Amino acid sequence: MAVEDKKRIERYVPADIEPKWEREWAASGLHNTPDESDRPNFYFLTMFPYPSGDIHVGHWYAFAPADCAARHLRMRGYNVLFPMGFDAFGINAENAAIDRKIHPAVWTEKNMAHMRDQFRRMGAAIDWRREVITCYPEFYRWNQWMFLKFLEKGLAYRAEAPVNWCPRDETVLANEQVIAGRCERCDTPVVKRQMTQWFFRITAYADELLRFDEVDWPERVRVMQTNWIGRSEGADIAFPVEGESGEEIRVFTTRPDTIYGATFMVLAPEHPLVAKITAPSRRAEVDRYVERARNMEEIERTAAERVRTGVDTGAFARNVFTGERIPIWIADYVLQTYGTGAIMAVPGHDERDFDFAKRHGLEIREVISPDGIEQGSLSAPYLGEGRMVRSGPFSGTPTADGRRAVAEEAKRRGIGGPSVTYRLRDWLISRQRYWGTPIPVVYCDTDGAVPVRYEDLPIALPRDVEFTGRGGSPLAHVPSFVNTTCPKCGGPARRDIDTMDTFVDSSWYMYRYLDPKFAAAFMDKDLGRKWLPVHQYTGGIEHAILHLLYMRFVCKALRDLGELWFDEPALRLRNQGTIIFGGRKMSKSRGNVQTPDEYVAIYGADTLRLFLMFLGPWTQGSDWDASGIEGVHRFLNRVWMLGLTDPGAGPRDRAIDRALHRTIAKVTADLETYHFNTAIAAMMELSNALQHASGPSRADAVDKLILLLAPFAPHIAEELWHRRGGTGTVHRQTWPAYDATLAAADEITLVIQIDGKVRERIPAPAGMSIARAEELARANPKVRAALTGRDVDRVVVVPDRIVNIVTRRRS
RNA sequence: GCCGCCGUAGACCAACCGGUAGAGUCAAUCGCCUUAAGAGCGACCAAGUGCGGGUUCGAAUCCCGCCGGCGGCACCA
Repeated sequence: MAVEDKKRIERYVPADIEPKWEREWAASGLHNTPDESDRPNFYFLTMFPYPSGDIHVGHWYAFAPADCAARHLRMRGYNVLFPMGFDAFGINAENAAIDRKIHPAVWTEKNMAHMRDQFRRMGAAIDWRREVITCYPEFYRWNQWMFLKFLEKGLAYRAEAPVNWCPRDETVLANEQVIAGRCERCDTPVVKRQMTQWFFRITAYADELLRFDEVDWPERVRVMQTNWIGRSEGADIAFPVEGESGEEIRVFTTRPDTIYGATFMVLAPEHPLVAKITAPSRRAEVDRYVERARNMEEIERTAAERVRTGVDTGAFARNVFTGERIPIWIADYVLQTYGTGAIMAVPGHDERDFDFAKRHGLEIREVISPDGIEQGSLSAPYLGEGRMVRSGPFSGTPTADGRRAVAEEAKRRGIGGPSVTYRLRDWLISRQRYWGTPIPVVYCDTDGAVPVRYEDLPIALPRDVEFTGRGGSPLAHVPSFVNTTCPKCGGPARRDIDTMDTFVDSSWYMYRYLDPKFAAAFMDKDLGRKWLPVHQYTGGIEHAILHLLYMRFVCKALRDLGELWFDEPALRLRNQGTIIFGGRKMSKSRGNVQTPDEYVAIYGADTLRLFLMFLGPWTQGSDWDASGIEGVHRFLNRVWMLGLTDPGAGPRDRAIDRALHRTIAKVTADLETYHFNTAIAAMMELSNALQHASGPSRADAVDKLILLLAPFAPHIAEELWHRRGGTGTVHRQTWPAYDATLAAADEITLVIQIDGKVRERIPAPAGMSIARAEELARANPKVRAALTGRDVDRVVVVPDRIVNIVTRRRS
């Protein structure tokens, strides 16, 4: 390439071409996806953002590769739906209102406007006509509709329960929103409160949620959801309480085979029977203990290494199997929220019970032995399998059989039977906050809790509310909202002043994208039949058990309501890793965001897109370190030069043809598996090779390289496409086909090893037979020299790769 | 404590089913070219794959045990 040529070529100035094409694409509606076309439909969904105000580098990391994958599918011949919206309800908007006196709606709108611009600047191929905004009544009315439907089906209910309360956010939280005893949002230790709240009955789907046979989801997510649901098999057994009351204590145990070793019982301090059964002499101490447990933060109460405290209620129960009377204690190591809130304590075969019994002088009895022979006394609980001992008629029974037999016996006696318990709790959806969906229920003195009529939806969130940050649900202070009439009796009634968890919004938003304006239902079913279920979903791993579990539940619930016809909302899931900066996940609330704007200004959006995809495997995440950004920018510069330079004349270049077709194969395969980093490396390799090539092979390769690059760096690809005489848009072109014959090597390097050590490398034609390869190896002078004085034991040949000659010393 | 993933040049990362440890990038070093300034081009340096065993003709890759990092679950009966 002559120097003069280079001089004449215009420089690559992203700022001059990127906004130009973004305007052009918007004007021509390039990204608007028709619902019907001659191509197969493909629904590519990526998790929508919370409108915090800025699309930061962490967002780019999530969205740019997803956009790339969606663009690739378009070029592969699919009619791809790639929508975007905003998860626009939530506590941050409200906190902004409290801190800065801006109305949440205004704050949210402003943020969305800015973020939409940033999405455009990224070059994302979003069909904005379908934008979903969850804080608009035309969206959230369908939350209310679903709530009412769930209510009819028994999938929504109101109950008093110990709930997680975040003192800082002043609201209750779902179990899924409590991470290690702390509020998922603000990290404040959570406390338990007894409150009457609304729940969605996700537990009704516990078993179905454990099945993943219809979906291609990462193992990691499946394991996390499975752990979270926490299914355990065992038995329910009732223990009658001694005395007149006729009460009984139901327990759940996974070890019914140990029942003869149940020497005492433990109730959770919150257990409803505690007040009833406590002996008068023990009352004061029990009340004190209950009170203390109630005020304890969850984090403290569930800390793994703590002294197991508890108090005796003075009451006794009868172990029906042994006929003995056993004391009933209360202790906070038993959780009201798991199983029945009560346990039969088997200190001989449970670590916690053992520890508790030692501490409080309770009897420890051996009823399981590894070999069926009693040890006499236990210095530690025996947790393993073996045979039942000192267990009446069951003595000698192997533990596995014993579990079944005891459960069956309990059933025969009418005091229980086999049962299954889950760790999963029902989804608490009430929130004592303003910026969310009003719960469509009113309370009437005559009729109690009454659902709002469907025709009265939406129950709109009132605009004028005072944000003090104190004193419970802000809606309580809006008389015009609270005071209403009862749909049943027409009398005065009060509206529910809580709003719904914002995870309700995101549990079904993917259906709304199809037509966010559709007024007759939450979704236009005709469109649903064209697009659903979602073919590909991408998003952060942090939603593995929150959003992704709720979304599956709502899908199944809507299916059972006759509204959907599939079992899983998203068939294929891929999670990007997390971008770490300053040792933590990048997020606005943590105050460690890196803004993409300065990089976009200097290098352009294409460079930043490419750089983020080049950092490493997408699913793995990465530390943010911008020092390598020059490298990908140089690459784009090189492509620019290649695109605008005369390739010169010459013969076809077999090596270049081969390099091209290998690159096509590699990039195509890598895009399918989301290995963006290696796809980019392959394109870099090709562009490096093209520097030294000329003629028609180079011209072809440059053409194809621009197509390969188009999903990654849409602006520069479009500019080069046009400068090279292309018409229409590069993004509607067909993805280059890969020719295996052209990609195949015709010459290989045959490596010759002797006893596993490389001794020689010889160039050879590809496709040699095993015999020929061995012959070639043995004929090599170096090899012959090395073999003198040794006998050949065997020869291992890997075609086109290696010949390993294994020898032994001649004896 | 239990379960899972990951440890490869100074840094980020490749290496299909076990078959030449290096594709790509940054940084370092040395050049070339151009310069008002971006920039461009080339060369070169660099690890034997966290540690210790094992299987194998052959191990970064498979197995076992440690060490380190990350994530999930965790008083769940």
